[in-house]
Amino acid sequence: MVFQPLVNRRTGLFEGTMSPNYLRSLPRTPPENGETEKDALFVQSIARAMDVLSIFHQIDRPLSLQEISSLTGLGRSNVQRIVFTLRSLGYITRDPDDRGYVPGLRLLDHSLDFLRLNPVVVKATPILLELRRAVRERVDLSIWDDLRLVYASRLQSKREILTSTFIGYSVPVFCVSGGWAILSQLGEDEADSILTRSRRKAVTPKTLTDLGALKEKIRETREAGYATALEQVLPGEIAIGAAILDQAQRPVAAIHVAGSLSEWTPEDFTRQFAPLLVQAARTISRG
Amino acid sequence: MVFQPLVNRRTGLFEGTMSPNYLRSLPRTPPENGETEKDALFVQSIARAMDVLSIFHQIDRPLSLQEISSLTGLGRSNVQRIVFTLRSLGYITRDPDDRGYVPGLRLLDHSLDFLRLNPVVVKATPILLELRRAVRERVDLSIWDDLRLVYASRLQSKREILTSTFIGYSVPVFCVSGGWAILSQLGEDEADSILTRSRRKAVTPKTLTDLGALKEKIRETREAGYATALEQVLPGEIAIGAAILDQAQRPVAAIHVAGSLSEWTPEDFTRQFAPLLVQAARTISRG
DNA sequence: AATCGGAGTATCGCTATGCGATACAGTCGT
DNA sequence: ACGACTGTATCGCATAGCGATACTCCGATT
Repeated sequence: MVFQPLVNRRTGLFEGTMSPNYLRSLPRTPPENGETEKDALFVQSIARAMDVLSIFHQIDRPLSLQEISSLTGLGRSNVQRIVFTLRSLGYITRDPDDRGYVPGLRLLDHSLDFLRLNPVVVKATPILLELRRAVRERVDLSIWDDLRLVYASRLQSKREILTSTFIGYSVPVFCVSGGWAILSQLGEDEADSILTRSRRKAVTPKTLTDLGALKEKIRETREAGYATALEQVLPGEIAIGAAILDQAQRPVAAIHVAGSLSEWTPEDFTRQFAPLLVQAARTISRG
Repeated sequence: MVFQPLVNRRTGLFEGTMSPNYLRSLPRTPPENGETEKDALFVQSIARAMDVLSIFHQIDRPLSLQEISSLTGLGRSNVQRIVFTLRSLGYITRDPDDRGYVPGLRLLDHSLDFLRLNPVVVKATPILLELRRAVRERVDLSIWDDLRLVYASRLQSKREILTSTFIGYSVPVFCVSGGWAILSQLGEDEADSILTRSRRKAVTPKTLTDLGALKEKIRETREAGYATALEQVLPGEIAIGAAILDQAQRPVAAIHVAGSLSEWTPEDFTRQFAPLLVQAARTISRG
């Protein structure tokens, strides 16, 4: 079940309440065994509807009502009503080939709202376009979300693959250059927490997974002001990343420049682009 | 209130039901005055939650609970609970400067699902990348949604503006090249219906709004196999568009190539790029 | 400092609302 | 002709969500 405590990532403080009114009637288990009942408490129609939509995160094909039902654990009737409603609203549609339900176009309207209203994205986009013009390689903006980085803006180079054009795509913080740049701006405890909580699974043979090696990498990054990642998530790819900070000097996002090792040596790549990258990151961070 | 009848855009047939179970107890007003009570029927928690999220479509700043309440017409308490839930789930967050609520990062996860699972997007993206390589100008994919086209994939050229990098952004069908290409593939009645239902407001001084002129334009487009739009939505911009068809030969999307009139004459632009555009559109339509 | 309006949060009773069970209706494949 | 799938419809029950109300902060205005 998807439930996140309302922690303000900037301040690190807890926000909001744990006990909305509709929880009152429940058997109010003592606060000690905090985990389990929070989840149980939070079963309500909005969350259920969003669970239905979220089921597609794990799946890459159209789904039938039955499948949604078993995947979400919701009853068949219930799923039918929820899907009906979401369909009426345009958040779910039938697959064009009529093989089941898929997420609907209207979801894009909401992602646009996010992008339009996110100050980092708005601030960064023109600067990234300029950076792109200068480097002529792929340039990305990704937003930090605990253990992952979510791509919010992508400016492609000539030669690209499918997933590298999609926004919303997310990668683990621990194994990308932007992630290292962010970790290098955090306190040691916080960075450690993220590293240890991450499921450090190698994506390519070169992916760093060893805690010590990662900490060393982060130390280097902190000194250099940017991170260099070689084939960490994609074979043959070199990426450099720098962190975007908010007014409180906390990292909130990262920008990347990524290129191909068949065209660049790591040294040339960083020598050429790192200064521009760091400069762009500074500008976005509004000094 | 956002409620769309479940019409399959491909077949044009009505799908689904008008009367989910929870409507039964209502005073069942006679079907004559169809409009109003459909709305009234559809008040339920999912729709309410989505209304809250949708409020941001009209707004370009963080909102307070009160504002959301008055804009949605939902009660203050209700809005507080809905926002609380959506916040717990990550679909709404506080503005970084703490001036109100804004759409949350998690919305991007869903737009990714849409993109990943949409066969047109998946089919088109590699072909668009190739097209982009050949033309070195902006290339877009937009998906048809009744009166509008929604950008689903955008490959920028050197010189771009902010909105032209955002996916989810939508433009009216009646005044863009891709829209004309789509209209040219529809039956006369259907195209007329779209034109007349559109709020044909000029975006630039050059925007065509006259029904006759538009029909003529569509006729030209049908013959040429692609559409040319000069400064229709952006001063100084030339765009050519072609329709993507599904297996039933119905248009479902469009692709654009767009460039600057300061660099191209319309003749050169179309001569150079139209064949490539049309070829790409054919390939995507899986002929 | 006293008052105000506007932020967000909490409580509680009522009943409309959403759930599950069940049954129905098409459409495949064998 | 059958069973195993799709998706849809109906209805009783009680729980989940609503509105009204009251509360706590905070900063602006007087």
